[in-house]
Amino acid sequence: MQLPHLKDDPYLKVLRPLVEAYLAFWRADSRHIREMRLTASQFDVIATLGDTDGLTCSELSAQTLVTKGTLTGVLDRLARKGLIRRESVPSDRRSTLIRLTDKGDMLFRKTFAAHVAFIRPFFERALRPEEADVLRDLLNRLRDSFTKGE
Amino acid sequence: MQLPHLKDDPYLKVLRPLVEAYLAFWRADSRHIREMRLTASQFDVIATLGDTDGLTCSELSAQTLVTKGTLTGVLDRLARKGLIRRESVPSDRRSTLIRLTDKGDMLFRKTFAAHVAFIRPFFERALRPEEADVLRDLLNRLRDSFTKGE
DNA sequence: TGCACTTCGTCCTAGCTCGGACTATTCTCC
DNA sequence: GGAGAATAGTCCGAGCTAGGACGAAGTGCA
Repeated sequence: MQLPHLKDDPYLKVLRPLVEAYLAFWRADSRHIREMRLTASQFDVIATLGDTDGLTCSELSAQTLVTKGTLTGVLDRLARKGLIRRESVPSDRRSTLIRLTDKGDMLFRKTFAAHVAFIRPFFERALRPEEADVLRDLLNRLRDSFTKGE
Repeated sequence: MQLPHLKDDPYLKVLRPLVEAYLAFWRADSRHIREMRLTASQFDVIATLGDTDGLTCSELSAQTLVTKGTLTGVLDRLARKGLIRRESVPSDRRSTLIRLTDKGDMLFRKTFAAHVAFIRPFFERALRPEEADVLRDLLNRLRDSFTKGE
C-alpha cells in the first residue's frame, strides 16, 4: 500500500514496514516452498494436516490461510498429486474428512522440518530473543485491533 | 503459514503474529477499498500516481506491491474505467508513461484521505506512539534480514 | 560500426483470492 | 414433528499472483 506524505505520522509510518516485512518474509518463504514443488497454500494445508487424524474442510480453512471457497480447488490439486484423500463422515453427511495419504505424510515429514530450518535463521539474524517477544506482543495487539473492529 | 509444535521457539513464535497481524490489516484495508469500487492493487496504483507527473510501468511496479507482469492487466482495467492513460515517452520508445486522468485525480483526492482516516484509528487503538516506533524498527530489521538473504 | 547485454512493457500459464450463490444436511426450538 | 435457521462443501466470476518467455529498443565496449 503506497501512502506518501505520511512519514511524520507516528502511527501510519508503521504501515509500510508491516507490509514490507510481511512481504519479504512471504517471498522468501514461498520461494523455498516452490522449490519443494508445492505452492504456499498447498504447503499450508499439508503442514496443518500433518500429525492429525484428518480434518474437515471447515477446520482446515479455519486453521490455515486458505478460505473455504479456495480450499476446494487446492484440495483437488493435492488429491490429483496423490497427497490427500477425501473421506466421508458417517456422523455428519455434510462433512468431508481430509486426510494425508502415505505419500502425503512422507512429504510432510520431509519438507516440514526442512522448511522450518530454512526460515528460522532469518529471524535469528534480525532479532535478539527478547526483541522477538516484544515484536510478538505488538503484532498481536495490532492484529486484535484490526479484528475486533469487525 | 501453519507451523505447530513451534510454540516454544523464541523466534518462530513470531511467525504467526506477523502473518496474522498483516492479514488482519489487509482484510480491513481491502474491505474499505472495495467499498470505494477499487481493488487493493488498483488503489495502490492510484495512490502512487497521485501528486506525480506520471510514472513509467517499471517505476510503478517498484513503488507498489504490483509486479511488472501483473501491472499490465491492472492498468488495462484502470484505463477501461477512465482513471489512467498511457502516454509514449519520446526520449525512450520502450517506456510508457502512466498518468492519472482528471477523473482519476478526482478519485485519488476523494478516496486517499478517506482511506487514511479509516486506517489510522486501528493503529492508534493498539499502540502508544513510542511503541509504534519500536515496532517499526523491529519490522524493518526483519524485512532487511529477509531481503538481504537474496 | 557492430555485437552482446540490459531494460522496457506485454503476454502466457497455473494457481490463488474474495465474495456470493447454491444444494444438501443438520440443528433448534416452538 | 415440522418450520426456520445454521452449517457443510462446492461452484462461479472477476481479478490478482509469480515466473518466465518474448520482441522491441537502448547501452556499452571493442
